[in-house]
Amino acid sequence: MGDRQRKTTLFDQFARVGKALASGKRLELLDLLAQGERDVASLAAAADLGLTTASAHLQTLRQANLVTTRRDGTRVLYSLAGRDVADLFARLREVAQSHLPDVEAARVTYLGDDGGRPVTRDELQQLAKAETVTVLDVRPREEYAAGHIPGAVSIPLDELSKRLAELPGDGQIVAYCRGAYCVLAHDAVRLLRAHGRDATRLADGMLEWRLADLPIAA
Amino acid sequence: MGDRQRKTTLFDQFARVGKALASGKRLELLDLLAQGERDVASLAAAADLGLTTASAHLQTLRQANLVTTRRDGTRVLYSLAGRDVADLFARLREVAQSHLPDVEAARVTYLGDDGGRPVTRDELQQLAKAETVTVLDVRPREEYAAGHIPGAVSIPLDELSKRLAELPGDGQIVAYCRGAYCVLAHDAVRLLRAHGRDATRLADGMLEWRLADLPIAA
DNA sequence: ACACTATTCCATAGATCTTTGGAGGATGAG
DNA sequence: CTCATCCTCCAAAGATCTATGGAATAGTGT
Repeated sequence: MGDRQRKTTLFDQFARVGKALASGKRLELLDLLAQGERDVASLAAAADLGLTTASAHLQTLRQANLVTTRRDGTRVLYSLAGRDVADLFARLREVAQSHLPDVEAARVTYLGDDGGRPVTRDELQQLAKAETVTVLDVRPREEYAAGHIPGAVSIPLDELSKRLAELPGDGQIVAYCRGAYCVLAHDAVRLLRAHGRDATRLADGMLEWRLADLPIAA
Repeated sequence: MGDRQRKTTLFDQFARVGKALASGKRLELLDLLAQGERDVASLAAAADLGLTTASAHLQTLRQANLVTTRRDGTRVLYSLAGRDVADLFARLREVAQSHLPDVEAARVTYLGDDGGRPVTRDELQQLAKAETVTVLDVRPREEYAAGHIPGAVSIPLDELSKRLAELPGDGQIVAYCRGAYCVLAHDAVRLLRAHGRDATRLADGMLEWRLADLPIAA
């Protein structure tokens, strides 16, 4: 085997990770897994995939060792293989955002505008320290349980309109969800504002919070 | 267009970057471009690709906006679209290295062993400050010209055996090349040691040097 | 205008990836 | 032991990607 072939072999190995990141559906799965471990059926439903298709995508992620599995009775739980995987995923999105104009267009189309200036992680920590704010986690219950911002209240988006009474009537509310490209907090802020609440959202979400090594409650 | 379709659209946009990184040959091209701008013919030769094949790969990189082009007379010069692209590339290799056992195997097979403990960037800077070391850049001439470690001497690997006399006979020599997976410095150290020189190599190379924001001479 | 160089575009064949149903394997409940 | 559940494996069709030569284009020098 010549030098050239050995070099090709090495770079083809690197490309295994690239190939794993080369499908929008697999990136959706990674986005979900960044919130915590999940079983196949739930991932398939959340990513709008057939069960076998989701399983196949998860296999390619597993063959690239970006995710790991463990069995819990009859279910198989997938999770990210490490913090560096979440970091790579986040950076890929950042590169896409800053270099591809279409990403910004797709982002605005998908997330819409909530009419307010989002707060940064630093600002949120200041506000929380002064206890002048209600931090609201609008992700599904299990994702909140897997780790959330300390002091945050959990009201999944699909229960929010029925549970408005649980939120203080006049204080400021900051909603957050999975990450910078998650629609839940945007929807929550729109809903809260429509009910006259003083609501804004965190500029990003739990993914970036974890990567910044900020405190997490579980 | 429903919410689900908009989400798919957004993640498919992210996947454009992933797809660009999904081929070993394109990663080789990025590795070369991380050293500085180059024309198509030279890239094709260095990556062992046909001219039209190289051009096609470069087009896909350009459509993902990971590289940009400028014309210089009759030639078209490609370069990385930004520092964040080099960073993403480096992190992809790190994730591959730490999660895929095959990468380590392919690395050892390709690079081989030079018999010495490589020095870190920090150590090299200490040595250079004390002027007890010759820093040797063994990359091709043009890559040295595009930016190198301050104080480094340029002797491309394929000229090294004829130009040994230019190196001090007894002092320590630290060789470096493109990055952590570049074979040139390994080969240089083996050659120098075979001639009785006190040679080691930098643990990584110019790619990581740039990303660490260390000083660069041009 | 003409020849010349460097690169991109185009058509195509072969390889690889995605999606899908159905079969089969592992686990837990009755 | 049998059944139900959850998931993976397998096979096949359709879609997409890669590599390749030949034609077309953009720029240079005479």
